[in-house]
Amino acid sequence: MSTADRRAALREKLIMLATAKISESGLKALKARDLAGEAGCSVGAIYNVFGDLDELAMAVNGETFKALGAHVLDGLVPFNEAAPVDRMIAMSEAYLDFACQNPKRWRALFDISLTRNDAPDWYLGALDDLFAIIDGPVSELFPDLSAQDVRLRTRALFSSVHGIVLLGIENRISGLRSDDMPDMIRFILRSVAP
Amino acid sequence: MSTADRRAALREKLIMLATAKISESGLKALKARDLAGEAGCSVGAIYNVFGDLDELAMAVNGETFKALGAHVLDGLVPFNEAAPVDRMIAMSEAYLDFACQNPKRWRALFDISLTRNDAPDWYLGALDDLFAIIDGPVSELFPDLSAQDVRLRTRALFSSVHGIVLLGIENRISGLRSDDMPDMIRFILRSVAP
DNA sequence: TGTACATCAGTGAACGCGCGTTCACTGATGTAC
DNA sequence: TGTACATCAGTGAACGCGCGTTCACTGATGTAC
Repeated sequence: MSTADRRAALREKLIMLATAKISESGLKALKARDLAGEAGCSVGAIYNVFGDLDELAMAVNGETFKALGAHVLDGLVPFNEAAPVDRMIAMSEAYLDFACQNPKRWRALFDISLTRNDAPDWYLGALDDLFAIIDGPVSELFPDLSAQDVRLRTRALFSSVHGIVLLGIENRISGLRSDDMPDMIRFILRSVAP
Repeated sequence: MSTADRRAALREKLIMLATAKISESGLKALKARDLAGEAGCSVGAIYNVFGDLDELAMAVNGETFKALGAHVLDGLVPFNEAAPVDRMIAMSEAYLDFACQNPKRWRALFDISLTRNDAPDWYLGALDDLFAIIDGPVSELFPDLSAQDVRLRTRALFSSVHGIVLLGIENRISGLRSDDMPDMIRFILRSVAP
């Protein structure tokens, strides 16, 4: 195994372990010393592969975005021939499902870079990919709207579903059981269908 | 001025300064030493009034909740006789307006106690007060629904508006101008009106 | 194939900083007589 | 009103901990000849 291979292997290993740590305990629990201990390498080795811990956290989020996108697409497949609203519901429930299965990891997507200068490009790009999936059903629902109006509605709907999932998962609303969330999502999405 | 008065005055002063600091630089920027410097007291004096910094941050959030509730009610007043949807829009836009005017302070409401054991009671209570305002228009819109269903829809609508405001304010979505947000909110709320 | 040298992944103790919180002490305010 | 004492707000240096990051050094791997 060449040194370049070892380097790449360590990179993968670190991302994997960091993902596990974040999934288990959240973004703030990611510590250089712990990680080195778990990876069986020294602290310095981490900095040989990543410029700093944030870069590693970003890499984890990149993977999370990919996984999230795949999960949403998976949820959509059985409904490929269904009505636009039902496709949107399927995607939203897949989104909710991912967030419920990986609450800390999903949360890390939105916790990162709050202190950094705006959002990084790859982040916005990844979100755009998600939006691209939703754009389909929305423009089908509103065939007469301009592209810009479709954009707006796509983003409004995503934000709505995101808000429901966010406040629901974090228990920030009293008097809600977690199995109410699909109903809430359906209520919003069904209302939107003309 | 009695010692009790001085104590109460210091408490108010600290809350005021902490609010200013959080408004300016966010929750994480609240530091005991800075605060003491600004208040013209010692670090220890803070701990004479508050058990710890979190308690102070909670007090700030309490005030923020009050201010937010008042702002939403203010926005509602001119529409008291309007249709339910228009009242919901008025409230939502007041909510958006508050968040835009006080982004960091508003954000602190949702940043706090993520590490603590669930949400504190007064927090849920304050949120319930907000919901109580929205419950009115919603039950007027859906007179035939059970109280529980109204609860669900109220919370779904709040969460949706919250999600739109949250992602919008933090610039987390590409291709959106900030003055698109009212349109997005209107789109969702108008869709809901039967 | 063997030898000498260069490179660079890998090491981990140490640096440096930030920051919440404490605590022995001071002195102003309030109370008792 | 005046005096002696008690209380407790207020002090700020010091404690203690956590943690990201660095850097002089080591040794395994790769290269040149």
